[in-house]
Amino acid sequence: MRARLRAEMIDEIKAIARRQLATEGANLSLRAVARDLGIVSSAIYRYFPSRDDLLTALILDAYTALGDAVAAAEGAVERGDFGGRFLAICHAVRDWALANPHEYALIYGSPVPGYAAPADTVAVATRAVTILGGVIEDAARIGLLRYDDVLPPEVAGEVARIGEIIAPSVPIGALSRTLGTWLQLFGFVSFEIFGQLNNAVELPGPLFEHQMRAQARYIGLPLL
Amino acid sequence: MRARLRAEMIDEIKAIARRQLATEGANLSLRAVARDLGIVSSAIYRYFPSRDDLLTALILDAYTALGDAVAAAEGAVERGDFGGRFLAICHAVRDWALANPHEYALIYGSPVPGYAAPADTVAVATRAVTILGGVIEDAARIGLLRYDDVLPPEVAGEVARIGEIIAPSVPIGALSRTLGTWLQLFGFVSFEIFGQLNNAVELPGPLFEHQMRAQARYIGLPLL
DNA sequence: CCTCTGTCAAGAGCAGTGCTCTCTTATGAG
DNA sequence: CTCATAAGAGAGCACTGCTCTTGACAGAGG
Repeated sequence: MRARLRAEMIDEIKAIARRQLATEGANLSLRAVARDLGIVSSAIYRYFPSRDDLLTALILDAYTALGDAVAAAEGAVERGDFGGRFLAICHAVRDWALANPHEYALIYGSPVPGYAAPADTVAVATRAVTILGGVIEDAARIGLLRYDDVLPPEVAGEVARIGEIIAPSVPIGALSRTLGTWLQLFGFVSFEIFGQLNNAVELPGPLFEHQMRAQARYIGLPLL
Repeated sequence: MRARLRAEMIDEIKAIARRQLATEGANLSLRAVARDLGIVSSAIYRYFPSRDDLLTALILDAYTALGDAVAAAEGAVERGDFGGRFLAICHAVRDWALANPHEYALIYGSPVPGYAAPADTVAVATRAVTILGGVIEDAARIGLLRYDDVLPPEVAGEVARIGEIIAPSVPIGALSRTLGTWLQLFGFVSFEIFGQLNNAVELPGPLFEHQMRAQARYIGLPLL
């Protein structure tokens, strides 16, 4: 009963906070949120015990939104089209980031100063990369992604441990290449969102497309 | 005379602000800086007309410090060792970032909300990548880096324009690979600094070394 | 039907912030 | 030695996160 009203109130606060995020960034103001909501500032603390808790909620929402976007994009591609599934993931990440730059900054930018991410975030944070893991896992199972890159033992162990979680049957050579690709993907998106590409790149879109296609080839995912 | 005292004061303010940066991040407090300096808060405005100007100064300092670190590391490697020069650059970036995580966050993390980087920053910001450009330029001049990667026309133009600035004689195929490497480098460092690798990677150092060596091979820079 | 309890909003208040303004001091150039 | 100028001090404005107390209201138990 009243729990439903409470949930609606929480959603409303988060929606306004998200809007605030666009103009104020991570240091949004509880009082301004309260003002927009027609509520006195202290009332917000009935729903979020502190500003950090509001931020945590926004961060969790952002991770799940990104995960949903990636999952939807990848799920819409025919299972056998591994390159297509890979590209769908890449574009989903970039498109979501471009559409929600401040939420992207919240989760992939500088950590909020006093803020420490609670442990609940790690599960939801790894969803996107797990989906990529599924793609290379499927590709490896039908015999693709056979690389004999030689890794130093300590690196091999490190990569193997990651592989056990997201793609157990992928050889570590291909896994290491996939990791590099993941890093390049987020390097590109972060540079683009954070303005590091200004005055240097005019059309990031086609450049991104090309870089990711090159990475698909490098990993060994066939492009139709 | 008077100007020297003023310069010393500015340096002192920046030094204390940098220290503050470590604990408070980008939303450091002018009043706290003033307190640490034994000065009343309004006196700071004699030296920096606003908090953003202080941040700009810190950002410029950070870019030049990173540029210096990269230049020193790259300059210490024998000219003919292209792979070594490349790896020196990569490690210089990562080492500097690990040693100065908050300054790294200032320049490569989320942009400060109300803050807009003045045009002076772009020149100093491109120093590091320009040094990498010099390495592949030298390598290309002796006949390395011959790739026939085919790029879509609009991407080719984009990459060529970047190449004209940092490495005019490098074919765009290799240039595009270098760009991807640069993105991966900063993707790695950002993930490591911003905690995205926590609970996933135990020894980032060796993993970084391996990834960058793989990229050197991918670009075509010979490793001794 | 009444009372009692738990939830919510409101308001005041504390300590802190960036920034502006005015006043006072002292220092170095002429 | 004079005096314009630079620099610090202090008060004040509007804002922030957060706490505490007070008052209103709804629903459950007797």
